[in-house]
Amino acid sequence: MAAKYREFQQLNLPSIEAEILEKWNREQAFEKSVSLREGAAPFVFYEGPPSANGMPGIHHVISRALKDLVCRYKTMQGFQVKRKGGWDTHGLPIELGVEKELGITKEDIGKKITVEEYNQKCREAVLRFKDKWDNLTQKMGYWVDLNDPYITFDNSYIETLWWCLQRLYKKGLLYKSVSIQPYSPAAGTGLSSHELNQPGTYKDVKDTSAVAMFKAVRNAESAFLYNAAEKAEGAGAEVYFMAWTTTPWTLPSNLGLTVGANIDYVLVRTFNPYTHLPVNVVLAKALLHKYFKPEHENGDFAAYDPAGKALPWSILAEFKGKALEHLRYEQLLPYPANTAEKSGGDPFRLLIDNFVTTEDGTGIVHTAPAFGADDYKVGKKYGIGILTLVDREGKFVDGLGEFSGRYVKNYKDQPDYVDVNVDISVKLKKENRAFKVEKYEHSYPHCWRTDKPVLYYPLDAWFIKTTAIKDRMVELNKTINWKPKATGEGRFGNWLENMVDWNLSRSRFWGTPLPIWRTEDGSEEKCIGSIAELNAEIRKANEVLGGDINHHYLHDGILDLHKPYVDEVVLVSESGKPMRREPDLIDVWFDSGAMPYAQWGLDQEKLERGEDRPFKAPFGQNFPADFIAEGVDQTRGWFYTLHALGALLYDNVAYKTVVSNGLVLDRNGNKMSKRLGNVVDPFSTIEKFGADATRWYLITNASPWDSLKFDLEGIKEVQRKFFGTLYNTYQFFALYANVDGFAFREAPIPVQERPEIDQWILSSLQSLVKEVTAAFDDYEPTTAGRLIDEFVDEQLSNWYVRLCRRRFWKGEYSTDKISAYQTLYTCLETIARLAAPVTPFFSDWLFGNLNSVTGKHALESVHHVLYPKADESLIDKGLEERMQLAQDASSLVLSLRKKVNIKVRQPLQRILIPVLDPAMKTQIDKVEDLILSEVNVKEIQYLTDADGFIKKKIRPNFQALGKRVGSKMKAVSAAIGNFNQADISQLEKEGSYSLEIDSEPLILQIHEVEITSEDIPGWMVSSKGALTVALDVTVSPELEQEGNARELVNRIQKIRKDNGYELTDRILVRLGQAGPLEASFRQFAPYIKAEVLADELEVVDSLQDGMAIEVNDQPVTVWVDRSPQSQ
RNA sequence: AGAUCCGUAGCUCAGCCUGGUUAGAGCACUACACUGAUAAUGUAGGGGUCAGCAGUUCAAAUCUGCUCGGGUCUACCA
Repeated sequence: MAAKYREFQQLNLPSIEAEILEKWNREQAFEKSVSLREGAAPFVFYEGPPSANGMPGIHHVISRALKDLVCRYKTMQGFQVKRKGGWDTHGLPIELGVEKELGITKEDIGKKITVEEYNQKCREAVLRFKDKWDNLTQKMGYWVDLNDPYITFDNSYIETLWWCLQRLYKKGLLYKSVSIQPYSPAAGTGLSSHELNQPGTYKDVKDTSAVAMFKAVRNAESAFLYNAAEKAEGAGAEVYFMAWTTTPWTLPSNLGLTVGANIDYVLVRTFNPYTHLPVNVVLAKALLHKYFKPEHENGDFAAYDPAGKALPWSILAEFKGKALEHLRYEQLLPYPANTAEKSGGDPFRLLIDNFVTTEDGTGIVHTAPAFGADDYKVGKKYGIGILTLVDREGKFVDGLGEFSGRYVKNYKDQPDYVDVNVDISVKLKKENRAFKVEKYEHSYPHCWRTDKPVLYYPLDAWFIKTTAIKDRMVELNKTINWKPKATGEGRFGNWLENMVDWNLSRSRFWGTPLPIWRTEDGSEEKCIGSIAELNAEIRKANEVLGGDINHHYLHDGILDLHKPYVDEVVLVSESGKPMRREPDLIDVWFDSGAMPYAQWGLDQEKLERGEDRPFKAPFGQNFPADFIAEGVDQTRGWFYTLHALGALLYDNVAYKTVVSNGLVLDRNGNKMSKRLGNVVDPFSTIEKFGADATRWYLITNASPWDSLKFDLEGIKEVQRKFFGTLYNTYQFFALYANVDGFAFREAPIPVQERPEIDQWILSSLQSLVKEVTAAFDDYEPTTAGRLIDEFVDEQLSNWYVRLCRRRFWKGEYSTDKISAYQTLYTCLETIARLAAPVTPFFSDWLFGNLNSVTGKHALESVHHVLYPKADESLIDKGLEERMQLAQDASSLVLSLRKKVNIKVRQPLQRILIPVLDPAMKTQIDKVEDLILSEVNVKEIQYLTDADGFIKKKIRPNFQALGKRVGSKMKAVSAAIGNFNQADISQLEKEGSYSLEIDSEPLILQIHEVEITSEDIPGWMVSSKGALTVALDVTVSPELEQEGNARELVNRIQKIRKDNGYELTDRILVRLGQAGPLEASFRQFAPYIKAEVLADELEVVDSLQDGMAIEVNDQPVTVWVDRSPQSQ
């Protein structure tokens, strides 16, 4: 007996998935999908490594679904797609997790716990949830190689990172410099931005703020200020720049004043409120109100009363910030420690930068390069040098007179602490150098461990000189295909434009150590690029410095490149001095950015030959990536570091296409967080609804890059609508194909010999294949999914299957029936393949169910076969168009029936369709039978112009006409609106029509208007677009009788079903007490018998044991039993 | 604070790039129909100042600017 298509009680996605998963594992389906394509063109994919020290969330499902579907699609397109998995294992979250677990802080490391033990803990914690991740990977159907992942803490991985760093070092792109970082003097350590973002670090505090006055140096550049000041009679001679600060302790370190180029500034004549001396001050015009009262403008300067509140002022000049650039001023608080020479630059000048605002202060920013990132940046730009007059404990250095040795904030909890900021302010007041001193409340960051205020402090750090190749990176970025485009041009593009050098240094314990050894004075250094090199250097050091040094490493090979071991290694410089390792670790983002190289590790032979790319195979075929995908939050993370390293190391892009997916929010649009308790557990979601439904929902609901409001209701809908429909269609097919034993053994019937409707669905299917392929090729899976969704629902299930149902269950196993089976089979199998990238389980299941019976494909998994290719020869747009007409016409008729309340079972005589052009009639003609049977009407009559029934409507074709007439459009439109029926026919007959618009002639062409039929006088019509349909709603006695017969058939079918008869059972029917219905039943007896499979239909006068039913509100008694032949 | 994305029906989204006059789907809701796919399906209906304002244009959901609201990233700064 032939194999049967599997039939099911109901759709159960999770159980299908379990079954398919088991099959994949058994058959090594993933491995096979790669090995089958051996020798084929590679499609290179990079897996962004997740960190397995936290639980995976639903947002991981979307990015992985995205990655998976692209890889599966490309595999089906014939490419070989290797997918090496990876784990990100270093970094602060892991350290923090370990500290929390052990109940320790950073200070305890090296005291309560050794670095060795600490790092061992980190190593253990790193893959804590690896099982969960692997489990999710499996369950969601993400095909990635988990057997041989790259792990960033592996020696071979770190070794490759070292090699990369050394390459940068050799190119002169690695340098040590200071950078301004958050620093906690109380804790004696720098803080990362992550630490600064701990809750509660920003606190509202009241600080002493001061507006200091910097005296302008009089010279040629500043002449315009002094001249303006002197013009005003009786004004003081001196000009001051006003600058505000909330940290007066930074004033001794001041080296510049920064203004905004386009900000309006004014020179104001007034008095110093403390010394009452006449002064001229410069500040932003927009901030005048903060210091001066409008009513005192142009007040009486001569009558100024120092004791009174009234401070007269007047504007002497107004100018843009640009005019102030390069002006010089006298140092505010000169001391031996802060002379211009000690600054190392050319300080005390006015600078321009765009960070200046007029929100607060004076619009002139006091700039102390050591204590602010902006200050440092602008200071560097202008070369004003740098002064760090506060030491690491937070106190002033020597050489600052009365302030030396004082803490700038109360870091030591001194009970008698006197605020040095107040003292500085008082000094300024006395020296006529302060305009306003007051307490100011603002939000300021505090160290999350000591609760003391942070200060921004220059710390040594190693940098990669990314700015050196900024232009090249921008250029390379333009060749990358970004999805969405805006992220690449906007967010990423801007980021590149504003790039700063990459600060690599991290003062941590668990991470990749910087492979640089230096002599104590920093005059000699070495950057190590491999383990072999390190060993050689160790041996050398042992020889030069003596055998005791590095005694742990006398053997070959270092067991662990992490701290503390590498820190114990002492190397020797060229001149024979000992060198120690720079204590920093590197930014974990370097780890992941270097994964294209480090995932393979170094090839020792290539290394020895000094090759440019000494990485193990298959690096050669795996760089750059064709495709990567991660969340948008990686734009400045992984996307950036990959790009930077690709450009820095090999002047190449690291990836050709990048898809950045948006966030997953909860159903109300809030970010998911543990705190809010609105996180969606991916495991239970998949378990309950299935991975495919989840994937389909995630992909089709919104473009991957839009943020997605995750709602379980949406998954349910997808389950019901898409999967339910597709499953039903399959189930329908299987049911009848099994009855008829269809196994696609017959030769395919040439498509042009199949019925019109088969040709149509196949044409639509090929169009679908074309569009879906285009969408996937363009990395638009949402479009692809929606197209498939629509086809399955609207075309296949709702039209093709519905209209063709009878073909499957009626009659013999004829050519027509075989055609129907072949057509539906092709549709189902093609859909399985089209959707396979998104719905890997269901597609494989569907494909398997079909293929196991027909054996049409030698390969048993849908993921091993090729993606469908559109057969253009089967696409018939005319056919698709007329089927659309049929659907529209049917819909219109049903809508008319609805309006007059005549049910579809009641046959009607005719519909009228006005046709304005012969082509339309030809089109409808071909689908006439479909329309008639669908709406249960006997005939279609076409009304043409000649009949004179049609009333036409004319409308301008704005698109065509607008281009030509432009601004006359309104007048033309009005003129057309006034057309009568005669005008319209004239235009139709002659193809053009002369108008007069604004007393100018205008020839209207026929293609510049749209003519539709509006009405058929005396009929009820309905229309959609150019199609208008009228329905004859007269129910003649004949039609009524037929309607009764149909109604009876419906009742008997119900009885059959209620009685539980088999589809093929034949029955006997008796009808009694039929009254007025009797005539109907007698007349249509043959029809009724055929429909309900009755061997006998008797209409009797009286029936005793029948069932009382109603047919069109008329009572009748009916008796049904199985025919003896069926029993 | 800056950059960027988003704002269309009660909800989820198309349409916007390339302007064209009645703004579409699905879900939900209401009514009806179908009943040999049946815990399925269909049809119809109500439901919109296309966030707001201004501009460009004969014509704006669509292009431009601004404002408001939401998300994200980067900052946190005198």
